[in-house]
Amino acid sequence: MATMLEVAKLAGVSKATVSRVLTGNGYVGQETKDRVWQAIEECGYRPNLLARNLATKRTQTLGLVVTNTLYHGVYFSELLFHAARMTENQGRQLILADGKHSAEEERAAIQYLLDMRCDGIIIYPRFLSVDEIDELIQQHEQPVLVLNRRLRRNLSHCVYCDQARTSQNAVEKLIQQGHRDIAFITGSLDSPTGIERLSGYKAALAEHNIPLQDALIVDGKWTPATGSAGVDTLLDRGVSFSALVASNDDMAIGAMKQLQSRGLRVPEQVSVVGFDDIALAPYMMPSLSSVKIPVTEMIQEIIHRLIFMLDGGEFKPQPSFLGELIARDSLGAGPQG
Amino acid sequence: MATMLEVAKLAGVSKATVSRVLTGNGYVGQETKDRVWQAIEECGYRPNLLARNLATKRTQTLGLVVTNTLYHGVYFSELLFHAARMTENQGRQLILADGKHSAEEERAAIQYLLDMRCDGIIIYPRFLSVDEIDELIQQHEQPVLVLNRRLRRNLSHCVYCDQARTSQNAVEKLIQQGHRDIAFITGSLDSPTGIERLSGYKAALAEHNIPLQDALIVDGKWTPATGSAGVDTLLDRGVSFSALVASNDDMAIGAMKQLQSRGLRVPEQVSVVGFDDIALAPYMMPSLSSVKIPVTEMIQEIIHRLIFMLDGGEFKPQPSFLGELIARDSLGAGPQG
DNA sequence: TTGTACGCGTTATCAT
DNA sequence: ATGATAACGCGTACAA
Repeated sequence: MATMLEVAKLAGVSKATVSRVLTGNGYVGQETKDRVWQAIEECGYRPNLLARNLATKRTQTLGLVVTNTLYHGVYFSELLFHAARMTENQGRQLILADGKHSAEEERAAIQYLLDMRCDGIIIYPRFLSVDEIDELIQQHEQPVLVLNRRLRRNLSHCVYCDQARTSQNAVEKLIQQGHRDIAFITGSLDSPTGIERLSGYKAALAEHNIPLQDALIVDGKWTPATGSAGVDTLLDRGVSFSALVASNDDMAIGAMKQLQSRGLRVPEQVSVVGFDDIALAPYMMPSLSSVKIPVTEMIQEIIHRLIFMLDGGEFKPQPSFLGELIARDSLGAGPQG
Repeated sequence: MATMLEVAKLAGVSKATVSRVLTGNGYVGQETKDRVWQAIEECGYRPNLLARNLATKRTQTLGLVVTNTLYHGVYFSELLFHAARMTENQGRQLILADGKHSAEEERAAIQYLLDMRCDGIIIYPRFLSVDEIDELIQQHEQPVLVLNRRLRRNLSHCVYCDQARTSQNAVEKLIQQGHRDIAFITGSLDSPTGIERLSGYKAALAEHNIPLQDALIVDGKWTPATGSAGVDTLLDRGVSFSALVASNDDMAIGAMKQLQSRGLRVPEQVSVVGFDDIALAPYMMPSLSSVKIPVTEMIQEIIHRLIFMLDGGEFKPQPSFLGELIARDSLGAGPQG
């Protein structure tokens, strides 16, 4: 490939002048400028970004680490779509690294982006603990921001949704509709999100003096299959419920199908609510409701903050985000039709 | 950040020795090796990949360009998921660049990856013509492979699905079920995929001596809204049909909903078939069938080929892939129930 | 087995 | 306004 030196020779100037023409830094006569551009065209010169970035110590890239398990489905698409769009609006490039499915691989992905000298990094952690992340942030000079976790020491470096409060609000809405027997399928309880959504459910019941029935709670692991298994468990226990909250949409969908195949009508006999917003996609049947987490706003906020930090700003901690229950046909009924 | 020089000083050796320890190239005594590792730990040294890649002229990265319009939905997730997995299995990193929504931006994305000195590039073109891509491939020394296009001059550089034949096969399956009045909603006809799926439909009819009715064909633009509008157009024209093929799943879903809201039962009165495989996702109702395009196999093939080229191999052109109609409940019926 | 010195392709700081 | 030249951090012949 043609380098700057060849362009310089062709135009009869020095490397320095070519560089000046390219970057716009420093004065250069109009006539030589023309000659340089012509030489560039002539030999199809393209700048080597590796060399440029090495020299300037900036790469104009933002790194994003997301776990493998999130790659499937609409949530990830939305996240990536907005992240890429916003990054490029700022004249930078987004680089995605796969966090795969273990803490070690998550660390490796982050390390790779750091070694690549990304100007800043956003992580959507799944296996790393808050403490480890907090430490990581302080070890590296590049700003490392965190999505979906409430950090302890670096509050200005995280953007998250109050999952507990969001869950509580959603369940309260069901209670206001008249539901009292509300079943709950948890997410993986090794994830903060899973834990918080469960605790929100409990808080809502407590707030309204509805006794907590352990028999109404079953464990799930985020997948449609576990949602459907959860319904089996509930029905086999012989408990009755007029509403079912699943900790994400995948499980809500699995649950709904299983309810139907066991002869229960959704939403007439059981209202089903999920989280995230697959259930709100245009191609879903309107028999499910879902709690929409504001991904777009969150990714927007985090990138704004990151850019601001890169430009040398200091950020004060911001309040957390809140999800909102989007009711579809499924919530009109109330219990027992 | 600590550089190699600092590590060298700390260990009392030269840069070269540190480099040898790190890369594993060249002999180095066990004792000094230990000292070097210790020094590395001590100052938290991390290699600068920009410098390393500049020196070695290899980046161990593969670039992927995909249009913005594909970012939504399951198809893209699958593509990206497998691409990332396979790339990293080969010890390299996948870098994603947004092709956005114009030819110019698609070019820019490719150019960025080239300037970054990715070892190889995969493009999933949307706006670039086959001729331009063919030219591009020959201009650059990095291998540039192409997904979903049949190139003219560089057949070994493309992996694609025979959309026309795939579409034809699917329609023939409907004909074999007894359907004769089969409506068709096209995709955007500025895209090869859209054109080929339509021509496959026509070919199937011709093959079975079923006269082509222009009134059974309506234009769509890939979105659910255009699928639903297509159904309106068809019904307003007063034509009758027992099956409806939409050129992708999004339109099939829009169409199905519109059929239902205008009082037609799916699939009892009208069988609906889409393309890609959203309709096959676990959360979809089983009232839609879909033609599954083998994305996984295709991305696998293209990455294998790319790696092979990077290792200096020459590839002979391979046959194209074929999609397959996955029948669900919706195909059992045949016309008129 | 280890060190010296040069090259990778830019940018940036000096002079001129 | 332009040209030398020294970084940037690393790999690697070549020499010792």
